[in-house]
This record gives sequence, structure tokens and C-alpha cells, in this order.
Amino acid sequence: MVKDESLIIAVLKKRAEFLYVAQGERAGGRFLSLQTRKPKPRLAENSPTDDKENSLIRYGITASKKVGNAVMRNRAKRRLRVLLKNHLPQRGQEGFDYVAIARPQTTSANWQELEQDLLKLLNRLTKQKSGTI
RNA sequence: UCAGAUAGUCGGGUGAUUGCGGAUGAUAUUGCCGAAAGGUGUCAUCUGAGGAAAGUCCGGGCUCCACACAAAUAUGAUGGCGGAUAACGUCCGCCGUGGGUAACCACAGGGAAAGUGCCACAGAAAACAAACCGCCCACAUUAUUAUGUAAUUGGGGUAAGGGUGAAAAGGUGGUGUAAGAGACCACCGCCUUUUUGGUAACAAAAAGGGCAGGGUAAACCCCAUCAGGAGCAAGACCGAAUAGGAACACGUUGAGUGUAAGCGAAGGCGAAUUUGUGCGCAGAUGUUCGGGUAGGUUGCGUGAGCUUGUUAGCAAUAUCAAGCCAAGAUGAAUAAUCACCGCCCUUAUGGGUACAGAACCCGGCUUAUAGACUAUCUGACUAU
RNA sequence: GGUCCCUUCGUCUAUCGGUUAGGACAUCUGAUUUUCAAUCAGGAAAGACGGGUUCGACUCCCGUAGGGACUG
Repeated sequence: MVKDESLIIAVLKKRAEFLYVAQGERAGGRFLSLQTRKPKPRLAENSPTDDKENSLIRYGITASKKVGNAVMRNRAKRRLRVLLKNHLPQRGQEGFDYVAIARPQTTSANWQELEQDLLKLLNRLTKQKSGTI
């Protein structure tokens, strides 16, 4: 529990942040696709050596009109939100932003398959990063 | 029992694990984030989508915009009559026309004898009617002839029949006539007047007219009624940056400025336009200092409120009484997963369980909707 | 969330309530050419959907669906 408290999970809110993450690395699965990127360093006033700033994991969810009507979009967002909150603190890399993009299959998919899909994507992204670095 | 019509109600339930928004209370520290405004932790209790939350098609509340009244004009909307309502293009009752065996349903349902326009093709003719084919010969002429008969090259009569068209100038039957014709008569329709019933739309009856007035106003138009604009991303407050202004006072038949004459307001602007009547507003002045973009707070949940009953009314609805408080987010909570039950389909495995997610709030309309239930009524069949 | 606009052949577009809905590009067939291109001739191809007004609707009115623009 103490570990989880230190890993504060925040939500992406601004359109510019979403667009910035979309420039980063991405991975597509059967039921969703995932994007990640290390956020821009903040202004010089805020000390860059702050540990809490660096260890922050942020997430955002995108559900476009392709997913369906408002009921389908909201359902997709709720399912993805639960998945990200469960798995990001353990599997996600500290100091990165994640954006999950819903697909039309996201609402109808089996829960366990959806969960495995997300884990697969998370692993792939971390491997890519470790390989490149 | 089957087939319908109308009005209305509901539109899954239980449990387990893990979570989210809001309110209230307690608690923690002057802790954490932030320049500030402000936000934030933990625990407990309570609470958390719809009948359409949708389309944004009408009507209002609320907020701001420098304004109100009256008349005329323009633009737009509405359109049987009466009522309901905050208001409406909504609702209720009634009338008329059309549809249905019926219950019942649909109707932008004022004016075409104020004016203008349009009515393709076809057809003789499409609107102050009109003679193409027909029909007729009282007139004229000719022939035969001798008070008659026949013909049309003349001149007329005729709206019965044919054909065209969406539509051809009352309909059917008779009298009548050279042939015909509301020319005349009967019934029906129409128009005018009067009477009766009704608040009214309208209905009924009587008398008269003898038929005039084709359709189209969701073509222009006329008549009656209604309408200022923008919208919670309205607006208000707190407040880094940037720019240089903002608030209050005075003042509009005279603020202020200048020694004075004079200047200034005999002007300009103000919710479609013009006119009239009033009224308001702005700047030049003085005093004070903050200003308000990112961001934050608020607007924002006690309301044309809900439930039950009472009284008035055919009803829409209204009065009164008692009880209740029931979402308030802002990358946006109201859930995710699993199990069982309910309902439907299928021999079974199994499959399905609708339409659909509040965003300032209400009253309607329209559209989408698996299925279930209730009440009243209509028709057919069977039994008694 | 709010305020507006537009839907006609495959594409871009015309249209006075009376048509067989016109034109250009594209494509289909034939001719020309050894073949292709170009050219010539001919053909196919559309009123978003559902109602109403009218004798008659792409056009007028109402509703629905789809698409687009602006707005912090």
C-alpha cells in the first residue's frame, strides 16, 4: 500500500498532452491500442530533481465515435479505466504517460482476454524502451 | 376465444469481491500542492441517470445587452369555436369535412362575389365563356311542285349526345320545343333573408331566388392574433502575466472650462425602421487605486417540485390540506468482474434479455424502443 | 454543450411547379490504328428517406437520417 501511495496516478486532461503522447511509441492489440511517452520536463522553476514528479504515472483514455454511441463509449472508458488502475502501478514504467485507445471490440470483449491483451501490450512497450535505451 | 381501438403503468432482481462522484459530521496537521485565489488526507452515515436523459422542432424561467409607451410600416410565425396554462405551433371539450362494419382515427380547417398571377399536354373552348363533330330549319334560296316535300352554296338556332382533360358552368327524372335549354315542374344541392337553439363555431325550420360565383392562398396577397437580441462557453466574484486603465462622485433647462466674451449638450446614442411623448446613457471634470488573461470559485439544485387525499369541472386543469427533500459532474462520477434467479426461443448443447447515458432548469412535440401488465370499449364466432 | 449550413449519375455541378432531370470528367461498346493514345459515333448511369398541399413536386410545407462549418 505504501508503494502504491508513492506512485501517484494522475489523469491526462488537455488535448495538447494527448497529442504529445501520440507522437511516442505505440502498440496495437486486438481489443485496444496503447501509446506511451515520457512527458516534457516542466519549467525550470519546478525542480527537475523532484522524485515525485519523476515517479508520476499518468494515464488517459480516448474513445472516439468509431466505438459507438454514448453508452458504448462510456462503457469502454470504464473498463479501460479499471484495467489501467489495476496494472499500471506494477507493470507501467515510472514517469511515463500512457494513453489507451478504445476499439469497437473493447465493449464486447471477454474480460480476461482484454486483460491479457493489455498486459501483452505493456510488456512489449517496456521491452521496446529497454532495447532502444 | 379470436381480431382490433383507446388510455395508462413498468421496462429486470439477489448476493460476493474491487472501485468512483457528491453531501453531512468527526478527525489530522498549520501537513501536502499552488505565486495567490483555492484545492487536498482518513473514518462514519446518507445518496447517485431516462421514458425518452436523444433530435434541438416549439414555448417559458434565469442572465446580460445603454429603454419604455403609442401609432404606422417591414419581416417572421400562427389560423374552425370555446376553455386550460407562466407560455406555446401543446392539451381538453365541442363543431365541420373525409376514412373505417364499429370502437375510433386524420385534418395549416380564415378569406377566391378587394386585386394580381398561374392552370403544361390534349381539346373547338381553361374563364366578362365557347360551336370541332353533331342536332335543327321558324328565316332565305333552289328544285320538284302547288297551302306540301327535299336539299344547303347563305343566314341562323342549340349546350341534350360525341370526343379531350385533373377540372367543361348545378345533378336525376319529367313537361316542353323545329331542335334544345332552370324555359317550366318534382326531389336533392346552392345562394339570400328571417326565426329558433347554442357563449360561439354551427345546426334546424320557414320564405324567397330560380343558378349567378371553375380550381389554386403549404402562389403573391387580404384579415385577425403574436413576436427586442443573444445565450450558463449567459453572467458574477477571486486572481500570476501582458496592456494601460478601472471604480465612485458630480452632471443632462447647463457638469466643466475660461478674468470675461465664449466654448460646451439647440448636438449624439439608446432593443427591426419611421414619427410622437417621456425617460435613460456616454465623454471632457474631481477623488481613489488597482486592473483581470491562464487558473480557481460561483451560477448549480426548495422547484410552474414529488406523493396521498379533498373540493370545483364532462375534461385539460385549478383551489386547499397533510407528508417528503430525491444526482449535480467538468477528459466529465453514477460502475467493473463473477455467480444464481426471472422472462423469451430451442429436442438439447446453447442463444437472447430493447432503445439508450444527466451537463442551467422546466412545459410540450417528434423520433428510437426486446418484452410484460392493467382498465374501458368495438366487431366476429361459440355456449348459456 | 451551444449556434448554423448542406444533401441531384462513380466525381464536380445546372434546374421558373408541367422534361425522357441537362453538362463536363470518368467507364462501357463500336469505328479508326499493326497496337496504344488522341479523335469520331452510340449507350448505361442520379433527385438521401417518409408524409402532406396540388390535377401534377427535384422544386412548396413538415418530420427523420447522414454529412459539414463556427464557437472556450
